[in-house]
Amino acid sequence: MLKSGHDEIRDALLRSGKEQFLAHGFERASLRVICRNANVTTGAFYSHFARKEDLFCAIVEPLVSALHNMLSEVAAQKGTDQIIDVSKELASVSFARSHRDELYLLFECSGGTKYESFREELLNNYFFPIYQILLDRSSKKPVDPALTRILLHMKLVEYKDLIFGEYSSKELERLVTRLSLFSAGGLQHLMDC
Amino acid sequence: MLKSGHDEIRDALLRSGKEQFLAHGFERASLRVICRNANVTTGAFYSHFARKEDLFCAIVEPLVSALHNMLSEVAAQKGTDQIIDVSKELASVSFARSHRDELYLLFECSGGTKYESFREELLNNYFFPIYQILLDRSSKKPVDPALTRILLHMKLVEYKDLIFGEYSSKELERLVTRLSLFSAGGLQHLMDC
Amino acid sequence: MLKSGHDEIRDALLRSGKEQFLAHGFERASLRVICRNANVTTGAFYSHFARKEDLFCAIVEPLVSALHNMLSEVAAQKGTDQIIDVSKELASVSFARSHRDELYLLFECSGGTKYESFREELLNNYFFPIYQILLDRSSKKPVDPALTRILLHMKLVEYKDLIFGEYSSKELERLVTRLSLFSAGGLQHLMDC
Amino acid sequence: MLKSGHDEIRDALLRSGKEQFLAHGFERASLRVICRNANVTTGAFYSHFARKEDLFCAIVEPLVSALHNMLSEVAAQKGTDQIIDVSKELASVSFARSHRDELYLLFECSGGTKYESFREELLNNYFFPIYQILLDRSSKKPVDPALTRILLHMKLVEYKDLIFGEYSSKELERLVTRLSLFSAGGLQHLMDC
DNA sequence: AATGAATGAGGGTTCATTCAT
DNA sequence: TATGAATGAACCCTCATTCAT
Repeated sequence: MLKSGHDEIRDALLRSGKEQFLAHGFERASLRVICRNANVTTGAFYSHFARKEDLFCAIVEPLVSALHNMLSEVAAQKGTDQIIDVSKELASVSFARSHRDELYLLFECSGGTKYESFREELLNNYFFPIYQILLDRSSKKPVDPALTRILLHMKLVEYKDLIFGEYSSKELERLVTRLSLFSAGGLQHLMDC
Repeated sequence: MLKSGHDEIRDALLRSGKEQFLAHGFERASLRVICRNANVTTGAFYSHFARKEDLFCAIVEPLVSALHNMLSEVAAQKGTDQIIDVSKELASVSFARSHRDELYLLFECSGGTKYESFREELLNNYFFPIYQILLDRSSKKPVDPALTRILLHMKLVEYKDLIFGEYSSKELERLVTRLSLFSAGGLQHLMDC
Repeated sequence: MLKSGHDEIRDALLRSGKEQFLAHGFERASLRVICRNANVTTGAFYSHFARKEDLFCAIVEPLVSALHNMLSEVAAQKGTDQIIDVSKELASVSFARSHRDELYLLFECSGGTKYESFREELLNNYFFPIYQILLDRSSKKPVDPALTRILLHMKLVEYKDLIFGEYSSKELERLVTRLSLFSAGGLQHLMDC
Repeated sequence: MLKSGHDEIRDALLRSGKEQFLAHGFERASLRVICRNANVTTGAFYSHFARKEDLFCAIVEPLVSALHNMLSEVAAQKGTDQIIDVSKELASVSFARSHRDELYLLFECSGGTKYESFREELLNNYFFPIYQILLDRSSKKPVDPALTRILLHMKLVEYKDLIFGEYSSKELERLVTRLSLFSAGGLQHLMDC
């Protein structure tokens, strides 16, 4: 089945918008440039999206949903995970790397949209509670939430580098392995003292 | 001796500018708003600063100089440092905490100014080379620079949290201590494998 | 077929722009005044012209093209012309008089635009080489280029007066005739000595 | 006798103003730049000149007076001059060349000052009446004033080139001689027909 | 007489969004 | 639904001149 002209325009806008938002961030990106690059008039834009922000959201929402689904699932089965699991980490990183653009939009280009605090929301709603439980389970006494939060931020920066760095899959595997050693050793030592 | 009106206005602009740059970033901050909040006409602004950017620089430059001085010193005496030294870390964090606003401006609000790559410059010129040397010295074989970079990013996020988090000095000390255990244990384990 | 509102506005801007540029020159003319006189908002201006300069160019470019075409033709057939030819001069002057405003804009009001050296370019690219050849052909020995240039400047001022003076066509014809006598006699005498 | 500081400032302003007015014209020249280059505060400027324009006038007025004196004298003794007199022309040009800057200011940089029509005033008050008389005397019938005016404009452009061109005194003499031949021959021919 | 900061209107340009066609 | 010109406030910056000190 052929695409209608309507969908073609929408797709062109999604493509052009992604490019401009990645290059300049949401606020600095010019709607006119987005439209021009998509060969779409500004008026036509507003037949598809009510506001500039809605274009951003449309680009990013499939991933947002996927993330919410995955993370609620993880949060639901909170018991089973190991704190460090190389193969799971690799899988997560690989999944994330297949959505680098959208992740980058969400985390680095979303100022001025409703996703400008997306990182913090994910953190508070999913990562932090999960991580706190994992740490508490590994430790004799409850872990200071402030400490948990910092360790989590460090973990997430590790992910960020792994996701956005230009690595071959072999390099990636080696880095994940090495960094797992670091994290495992660090947590072990921390818990022992 | 009383401040002259001239300096009062300059100070008011520095204060108002810091507030607006912190709240909206350099580019989004409106010069008109900065001036209005400082009870200064837009024309008068230009008696004190030649460009919007110069106001930003004036706010931030004392810290920039201090940082360059401190870091070149550290880089010069590269031999003596331990990789993890709780009291030194505490001193660094405390110093940084006494300049939180300016650091935040430099790292998070400087887009559009000559400092927009300040973080990367510090990293490439000071932190990375120093950290690479420290790691290599602790390890039997040379450490992969990509790995170094990720570990360094993690270290810097740790600092970021310690600097911008709302902690009492007692909490801070405890966090630095605990995080040192984590880092030390992690690096130890990493080097051993 | 009626003009669309779009073209009406464009025409109003061309008219208002010509008026202001003629009255104050390109740089001193205020875009806001041009727009106000054309009953156009400043924003609307930029639907028609990307920059203030583009309005100037749009006013002037038809004539620029015509001039280049005419002059390259003349330059190509350099052999055939007489140095003084009353009917040809009259034709040139009449053509120029039908574009007085645009010529005035180009020569007297173009500072700050890409045409600010238009006069010199015409002179160097067309008038001077043509005139030098004509003079050399009439003379026993080569004519000093410095002398050529001054004679040319005088010729052009003659044209300027004929173009911008308020003359009836009858007066014009008489003036062209008389001035041809002057030039012919002058050159003759100059060459003879 | 030493210059007072007062006069030093005035001289510095005259020098700096001349430079800026020559470079950018009266209107585009910035008073701030003039003051800065003269090491004078803007306030001090207004102790010496009531308005920007007064600085321009002060630079130019000595020459204006001299010109008025010379030209009224010439106008008074209207009878004696030959229409073409090489040695007198050379003297005039040499005099003018020794005041090139001020002449250039008056004729090319005075837009926005009371001298912006100085050229036309000189022309109407002195040159035109004198030249008309000279031409009428050489001719059998009265010369069309429109023709006079054009011939005069041509004469003045000749002067302009001779004054502002970069010529050695030898070249200058030769050019004046040649151009006199041109003018004399031209007028002769014109009158004869 | 000298200072130089302050004035405040004006400069050209950009923007997301609206709306008559 | 699609057009794309129109809106009009906002952007940073410059200017000749004034005036309290």
